[in-house]
Amino acid sequence: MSAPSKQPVVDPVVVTAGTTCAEAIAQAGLPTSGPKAIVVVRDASGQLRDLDWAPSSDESVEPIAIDSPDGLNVLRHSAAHVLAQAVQDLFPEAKLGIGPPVENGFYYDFSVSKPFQPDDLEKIEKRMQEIVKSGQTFKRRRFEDLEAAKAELKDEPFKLELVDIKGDVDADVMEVGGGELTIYDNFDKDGKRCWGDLCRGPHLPSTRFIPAFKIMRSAAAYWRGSEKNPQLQRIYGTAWPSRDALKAYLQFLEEAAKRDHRKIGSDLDLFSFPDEIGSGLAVFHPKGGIIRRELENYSRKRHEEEGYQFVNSPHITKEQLFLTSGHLPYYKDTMFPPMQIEGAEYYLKPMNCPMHHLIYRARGRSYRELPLRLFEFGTVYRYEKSGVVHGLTRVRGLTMDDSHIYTTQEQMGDEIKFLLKFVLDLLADYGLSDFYLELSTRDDSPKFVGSEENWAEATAALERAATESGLELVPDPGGAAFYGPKISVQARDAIGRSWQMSTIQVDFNMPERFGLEYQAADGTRKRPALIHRALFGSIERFFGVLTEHYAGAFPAWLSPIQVVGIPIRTDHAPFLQSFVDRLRGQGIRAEVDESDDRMQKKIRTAQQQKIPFMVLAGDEDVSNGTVSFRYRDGSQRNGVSLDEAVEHVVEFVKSRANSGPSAA
RNA sequence: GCCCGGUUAGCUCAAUUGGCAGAGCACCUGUCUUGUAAACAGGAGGUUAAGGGUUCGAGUCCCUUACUGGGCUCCA
Repeated sequence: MSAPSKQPVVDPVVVTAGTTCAEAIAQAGLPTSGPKAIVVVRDASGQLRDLDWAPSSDESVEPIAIDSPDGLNVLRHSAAHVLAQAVQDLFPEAKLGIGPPVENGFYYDFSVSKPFQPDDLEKIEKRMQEIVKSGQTFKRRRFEDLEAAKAELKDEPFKLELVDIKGDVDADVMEVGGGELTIYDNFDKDGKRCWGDLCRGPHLPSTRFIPAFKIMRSAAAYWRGSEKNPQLQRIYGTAWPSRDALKAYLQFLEEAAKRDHRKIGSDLDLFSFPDEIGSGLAVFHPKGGIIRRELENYSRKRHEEEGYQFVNSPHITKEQLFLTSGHLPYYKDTMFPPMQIEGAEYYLKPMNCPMHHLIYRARGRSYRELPLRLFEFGTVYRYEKSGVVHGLTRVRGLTMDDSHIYTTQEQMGDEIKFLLKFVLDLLADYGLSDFYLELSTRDDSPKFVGSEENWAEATAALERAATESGLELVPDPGGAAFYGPKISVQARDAIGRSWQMSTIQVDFNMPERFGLEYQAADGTRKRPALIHRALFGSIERFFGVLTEHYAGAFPAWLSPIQVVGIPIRTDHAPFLQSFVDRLRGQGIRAEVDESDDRMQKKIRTAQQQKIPFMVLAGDEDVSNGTVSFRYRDGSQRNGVSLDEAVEHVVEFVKSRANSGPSAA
């Protein structure tokens, strides 16, 4: 995401009783137009107010600029109103849903008989431009009472519903008359009212304050987010404080599209989703296979070093196992339907954990073995709804780097701390280093199992580990799974998008269900604590994220082809071949481009394949016993002796550096 | 699962109101032997996603299915 501008520090402004904020802002010499314009204020109670608000007593307010987070929301909210006005101008039968600001833009939902077509959107955008240009003012108006509101909104069924909900939920709002039911009217230059919408506000002073916007797309959305409700047509738009900001945002989207792992995956021949296999089921081609193997191998090595033990489990199992684990009742909808074998029902596994618990339970366990860390690259299958599968990030067959850690209650805190550090270090080794954490905890909902004390203890342990990491921690109350709290690690990629990566999850349910025990030092039998932990989440997803992070230019150690030899003339090929053979002898993935293409074309091809090292040799290099490097960034290092060149490549790959190589 | 698009050569995309399926890249063959992002010429490549319907005639219009894109819903 383009970084939101920081809330600018602006000194408060005092608004004299009976005058408007706009007057005070102008008097204070603050910008009233341009990309820093003050568009609303925050009053003493923290509420945002329109600029034409005139307090009844002197009040100190905080001016809010259009490029601040609050200001952007106001801008986008007002843009949504303009969108709705434009739609109702062009499609008078359209009924209004809701139209809030969202990240980077806004949307508005409409009920229309025919969904919007692409050229409808063009017309709507054009009409919006006219409205913006005409400089309509937004004016707040309070409804006298619920009945007045209903009378005025009689042709807007969805708005009526909103008014009713508001009345029901917060009945005294209307009764006290201090009420919140307001409408924003739009007036044109001649003071004629041209449109209005039930709305809490605040809004920009006028449509003139919308410097740059664009309609992005339309889509269906359920009224009030429930699939039981009718579907409305949603139009998405984006709006920015300046044309440049809009341009930068559109460029960001273009950059994101260029990095789309689905496109890169087919351009670089990494993986595909053959229709014949089925939706959401990927095959990895040889080059993708190399990357995947390198990803896995490094992870495997690090896990071994950290005391994990590797296990394997089958892909299908009898029904009973998932009844024991409790998955079947909860997740049957997202499991593939069972197959009948010898009178029993077998399911494809959607999770690895039950298998690991059986391994734990295979014999008596001693406290001396704990923490016991089981690890598996376990492939699972989930019947994701057809509308949600997406590239490698949401698939129906995925391989989790799944680990289950059994500890004593006393060890859990330290284990979590150790785990979080391990997870962050390992992600950093793959080149992701910009993280924040999310702590998902329980709320009052009855769905959560396990004792209050257990939850409190586990939550405290997670929170302590998170705090000690020094990373930003975002609370997610109520977001925990029913069986325990979790930390998730969110990583920001090269262009600032965040992806959920690893999760560390405490589970109070499974040890109970599987009757897991260990024998403590005092001879008593105790229940171990269980921590689920996935680091990549799924290999497929992680592969996709890394592909986008690197835009296909994988670090040399992951690159499917690390070195391509490019002869200047055909007869230089044998010289390069012997060089490449030396590299291969040291485990480097190297080849010579012996195609009929000219040297320049070979460079272009290698460049498009994002090969880290191009090694050229012509008459000069051959007679000097040297080669010349061209790196992926276009930089060169010429006339390098063969020994040095071999060492250079080998050392660079071994270093697992995630940037470069480069002569710079 | 729901709504709206889309599916034409390996890839990216053309094809007038229904009237002979085409281009670039990639691939193959030949010529050329060149110092850092595209040599030249030729060739091959198609049941227009699949199935059905309307029509003298369908890539084009209609129906069904599959896949796919954007959203909604969902995501242990």
